[in-house]
Amino acid sequence: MADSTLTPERILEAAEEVLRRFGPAKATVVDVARALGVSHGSVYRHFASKTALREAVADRWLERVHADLPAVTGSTAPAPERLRSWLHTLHGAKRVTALDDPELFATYIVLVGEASAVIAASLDGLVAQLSRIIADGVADGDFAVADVPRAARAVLHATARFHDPTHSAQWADPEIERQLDAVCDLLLDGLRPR
Amino acid sequence: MADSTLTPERILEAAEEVLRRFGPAKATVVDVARALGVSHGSVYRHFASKTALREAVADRWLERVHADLPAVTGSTAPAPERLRSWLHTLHGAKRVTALDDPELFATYIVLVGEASAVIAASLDGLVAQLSRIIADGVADGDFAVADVPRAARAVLHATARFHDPTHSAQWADPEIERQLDAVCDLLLDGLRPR
DNA sequence: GCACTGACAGAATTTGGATTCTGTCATCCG
DNA sequence: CGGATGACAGAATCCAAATTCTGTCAGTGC
Repeated sequence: MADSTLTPERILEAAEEVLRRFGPAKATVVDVARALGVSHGSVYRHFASKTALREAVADRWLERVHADLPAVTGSTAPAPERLRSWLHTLHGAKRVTALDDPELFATYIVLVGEASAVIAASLDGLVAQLSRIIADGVADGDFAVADVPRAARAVLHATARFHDPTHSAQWADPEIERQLDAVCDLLLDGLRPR
Repeated sequence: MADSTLTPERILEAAEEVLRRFGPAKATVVDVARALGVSHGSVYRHFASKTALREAVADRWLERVHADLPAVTGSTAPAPERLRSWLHTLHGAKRVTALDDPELFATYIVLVGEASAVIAASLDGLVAQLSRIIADGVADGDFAVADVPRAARAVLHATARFHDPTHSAQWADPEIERQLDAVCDLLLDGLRPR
């Protein structure tokens, strides 16, 4: 079991496995230590508290779910098309994760919900990507926006229904992608110059 | 206690009082009957089940919270201004209710959350009001929209953050009204003719 | 010396026996 | 006869004793 030395990385992997198996309510630090073949005291050498460990897991998970976004942000497509594609990628990643394994998704919702600092940092990262797309659009004359970060955050707020996990129950609706398209239509027209 | 005959109306009032006092988890049909000075069997003469009673309470509450909206919908202000005012009225009604008595608000969130049919009907009513405002705007040349109900629903979806109770924890943020304004700016520009 | 262990205190969680609730219906009363 | 009652069965919920968990730290051994 203890193939190599104990590292934060190995602890995080074990913690994910335990959370997958037992869910957020029953997963304990003792379980994580047992899965690693060490005492739970050793886990506390690398993470200050159970909360810190769970925050780290939440952070890793968010990063993984958002992994495809930077490629869209950095693509060479025209900004309006890129913005729509980015929002669909974000929604798609969340929806697939949610529908693929609802129980595991529910677990991560709980973890992320407990880690407000992690959420804030993640949202800031998303706003930064949106800002880049919108700024490119302004440079190309596709968009006319006075305050780019403000518009970026507004776009994220306006699409909360399509990426905020609290709405995940509605993502099984077959209409959901059309609904996102309808919102995109409005937002893109709102960003265009007159 | 039993001033008049037992009516659905009186039962609903008593049920609200019991829910206010005990919360959604502890309020029972027996409590409601006791508050009315009747046996709980009598309550079942007017409501088929505890669930039906709670749905009726949820429906009443939603109607009360949305009471100010029709006046805005029917006002003579220009459609763009009316739309913004309508969205701020909706958000304001929800926010005041949530911040005024968070515990009671949490109670109603639970009730409404249990009654998906009530939610759907309420949303349809809101979409109908939005459709009327947008249709007026199209008639006046303030808006250019191909599919009015689709746009109306998109506006409601895009503002979920500002009226959906699942986001109520964020309504204490002093920035929230500015955020709604930023989203309104985008949506109104998206609706305007080019 | 450094990573790890395991016993410990106080807090949180589980458990299963006892209580309460929901929904029904035979019966009562005016 | 129409509206209300209260006893009842099965399901849900409560509660307090017993277990388990978190976080610490003096001590072990490699």
